[in-house]
Amino acid sequence: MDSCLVNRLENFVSLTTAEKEFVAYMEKDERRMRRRESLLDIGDDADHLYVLKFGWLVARSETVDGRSAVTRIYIPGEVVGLAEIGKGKALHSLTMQTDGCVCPFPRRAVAEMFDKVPRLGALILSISSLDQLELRRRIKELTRMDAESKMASFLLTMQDRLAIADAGRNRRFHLPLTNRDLGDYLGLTDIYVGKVLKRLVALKRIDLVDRHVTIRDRSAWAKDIGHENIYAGVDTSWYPDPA
Amino acid sequence: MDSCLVNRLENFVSLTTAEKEFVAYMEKDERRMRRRESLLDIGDDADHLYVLKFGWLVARSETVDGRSAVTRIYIPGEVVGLAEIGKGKALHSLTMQTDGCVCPFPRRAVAEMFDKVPRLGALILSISSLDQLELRRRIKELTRMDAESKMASFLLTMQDRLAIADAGRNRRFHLPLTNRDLGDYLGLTDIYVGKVLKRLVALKRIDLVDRHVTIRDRSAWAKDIGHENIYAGVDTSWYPDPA
DNA sequence: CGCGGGCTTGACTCACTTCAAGTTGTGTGG
DNA sequence: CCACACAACTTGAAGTGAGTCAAGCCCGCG
Repeated sequence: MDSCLVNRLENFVSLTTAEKEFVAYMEKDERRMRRRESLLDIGDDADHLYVLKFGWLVARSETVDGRSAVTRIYIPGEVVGLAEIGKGKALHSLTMQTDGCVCPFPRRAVAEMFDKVPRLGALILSISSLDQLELRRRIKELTRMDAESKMASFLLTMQDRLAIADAGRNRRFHLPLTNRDLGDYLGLTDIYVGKVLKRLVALKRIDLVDRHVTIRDRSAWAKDIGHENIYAGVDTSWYPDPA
Repeated sequence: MDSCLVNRLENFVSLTTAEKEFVAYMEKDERRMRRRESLLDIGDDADHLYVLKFGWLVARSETVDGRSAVTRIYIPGEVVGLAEIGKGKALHSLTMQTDGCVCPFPRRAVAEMFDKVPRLGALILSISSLDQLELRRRIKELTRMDAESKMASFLLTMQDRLAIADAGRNRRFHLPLTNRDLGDYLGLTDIYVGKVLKRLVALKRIDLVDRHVTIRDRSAWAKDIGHENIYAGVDTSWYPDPA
């Protein structure tokens, strides 16, 4: 059995058989998705969570005057829907950025989890906590950093996250996002995103060929902008005993 | 027994005696804090969560070049530390904005909670989810809204949140934040914050006397900027049965 | 083969920043 | 009770990072 949520969670702790079985049960359904297909629209009831198996998925929000912001980008292995679990209603749209596949499971399964395999509950809360840290980092960036640093932080963070699933196989990665998408994520216009990327290539910070990014001197760049990998080093010492 | 966390949680569901007792146990310790006193510095181990009983508390982050951003403002009744529960380490400083009082409890108590009173676990996860929604809203604002709208959204949101504890007693509220603090929250300079506030007074959107804010036509303003109260209407239908 | 989406480039504009000088309030020590 | 230092706010003038607008190019696709 090859579950990407099990893989994800085993980055934190190794699971017992009972826990693995529970996760497998959650992931039993699968839904194939096409590029641009919508998983959830603003205002929809959100009674499910999803594990993203393949493909990228993007959460968006809109202002009254029709401007659009990307609030979250999901990559394979990540848990989708923790932000809407409390209200049970979507305040953001969820749209596939590429073709892909999701495993939906009802919120009710999370409740069962708290009851029957409480350590998985603690794991889910930890994931929600990491999501918060990432959002707070972005708030810092949007509040006080310039366009070049924001782009740097975005690229370094994507590499951190891709490395979790990929075992850090490669320094080079594919970015299935247009300049406009990047702008909606970073708070810039598509035009300026183009100019920033061009500048970063000229400065030899990155190589960029056909939407494939290579970061040239990761550690130096990380130090320059004060980047930290928040996905490394989750502390599980306080978890309840496994079921 | 008068617990502000019980009050907070009973906004969502009414608790059983067992649940109330568990919460009371969590809140048994109390720590008085002075204005400017630090609860946690960046890099500290964060093995505790806190219920904020009185006073305001602010979470801050810093860029390498020494600029400061406010990532979260906490008001009485709120749960502090959910962002750091996963890593067990502070990436943000927590500083009292006013004199106040917190109730610390160990993360381990959350683990016990998952085990013994699973419905409280679901409640904590819901709170974490609302925190995420608020952070995402701020990302939308910082990404795509102008200074005046950001200030509007901030003031309306503070009123929403204060109303939870206060039972919406009064439309007028006290803001114990300097213009510089507001700027660190909204991504503006202290100088421009002053100008924006002055303009909002001139436009008769707010009254502002001695750091006391009155919002003049709440519903019209909320409509203009597309404001929604995310703290109303938490959906508890999926929770496990109470212990 | 034409059409539209995405990228580039350059000229112009503007919301917000920076800098500077002056005012007010306030806690503190003599 | 005063004086002095300091933090917070105000106002105005000048500067700038990023936005807007417009024109042209490339490429995949129907």
